[in-house]
Amino acid sequence: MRSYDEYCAVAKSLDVVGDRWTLLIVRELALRGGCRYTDLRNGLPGIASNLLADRLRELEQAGVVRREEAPPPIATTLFHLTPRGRELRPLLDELVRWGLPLMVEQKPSDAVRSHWLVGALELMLIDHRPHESPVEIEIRTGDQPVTLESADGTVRARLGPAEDPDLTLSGDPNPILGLLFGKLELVDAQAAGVSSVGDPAVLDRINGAFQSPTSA
Amino acid sequence: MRSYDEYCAVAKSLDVVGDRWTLLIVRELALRGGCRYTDLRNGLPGIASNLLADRLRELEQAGVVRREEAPPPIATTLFHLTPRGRELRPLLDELVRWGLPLMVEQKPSDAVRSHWLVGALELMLIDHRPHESPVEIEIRTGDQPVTLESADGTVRARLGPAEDPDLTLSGDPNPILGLLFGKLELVDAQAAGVSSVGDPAVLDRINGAFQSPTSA
DNA sequence: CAGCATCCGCTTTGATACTG
DNA sequence: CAGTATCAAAGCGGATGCTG
Repeated sequence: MRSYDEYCAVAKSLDVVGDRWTLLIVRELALRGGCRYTDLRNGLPGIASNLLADRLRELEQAGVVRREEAPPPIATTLFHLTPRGRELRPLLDELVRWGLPLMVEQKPSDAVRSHWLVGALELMLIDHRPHESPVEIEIRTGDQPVTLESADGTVRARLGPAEDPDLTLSGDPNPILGLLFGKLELVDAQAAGVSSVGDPAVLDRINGAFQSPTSA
Repeated sequence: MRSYDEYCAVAKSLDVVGDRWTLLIVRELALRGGCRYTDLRNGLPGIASNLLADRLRELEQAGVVRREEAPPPIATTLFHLTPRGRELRPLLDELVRWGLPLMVEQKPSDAVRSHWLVGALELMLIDHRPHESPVEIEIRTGDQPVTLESADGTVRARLGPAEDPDLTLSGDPNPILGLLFGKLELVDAQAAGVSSVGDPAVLDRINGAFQSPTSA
């Protein structure tokens, strides 16, 4: 990216991560850990191959990404965030927080990947009754299941199936988020194609606050 | 900006504020409040006039910026952040936090505006001896003076001259920041062209932590 | 197949000039 | 003051090809 040439911390940050796709690459590495080139391409639908290669080089030079040549048996390269790159996590979290209200609408053209939801879910959900025994919810949407586990006051989200889920939700991500964030009642979510197996009462346990975008 | 077409909160945010110049426009409005078109141009050196007009239109449509046609006597338009726009403040703060280590170097081509420093200073400085009487430091760099005031544990930064400064620092912003963040001793700052009037001991009072970028 | 590099048409940006 | 108009240059998107 062409520098803004401003002696300003905001501009200096954007000189490094302000390019198109750059922060989404960081998101991929932050959410999934070490990734192969191909994994990144899969997590960034629509990116041009040469752009991904360019960005990775730029991020490497900026000290945000490290390239790890795996030893002979595994003939592949892994891309990681450096410590400096991991310091971008709070920035990503703020982008999630600000962008969440925009997810009330899901365009038909929007790609879906399960791991994109993990950060948002963990950031927004709260365990409202930490003294009761933990609950486990499995969400089946996108390309792989996501599991929510209440754990002393917070809610953990991780990729992968639940061991013994109290509730399983399947369907489009949009109504499932509406349900989790308390925007939708179960019947409305079901009308939107969500199917549930288990005890829907656990939803009250971890409902997250969800504000609509306030303009004007 | 062309949409990323991802059902992801990070991508949704970047769809709105990820364009080149966009977050810097928000920075201007966040730091300075209502701005005229000309004020914005001055605070965004290098932006093309048509781009500024485009971005303002887009931000207005996204509910981030409000345009206020001033009544007849003041024949001008003022641009403001909406409440939704002000919610971007934490994001700007994170950009400041991450970008601050990059300010150890100041390129000769870097433009300087005093108000850009206000956010960084307020975010990083701490009043280490809140029980003593407040101190006031005037910084003369860029286009106008900035005043720091210790106030019960925090440090306030604002544009404008101090009333009765305990210390006045003049010179290039880079060594002045080095001094304030404890990276430089007074003699080194002086060697870099900084001149001080008053009691340098007050610097210990408000020194901020400043970590270098950690790569690898 | 993984990890790019090259080419090409299109869109966005930058610089400057001009206008109500 | 608050923009529009114009045009060249840079950046991006999509396809394809190359190399281990």
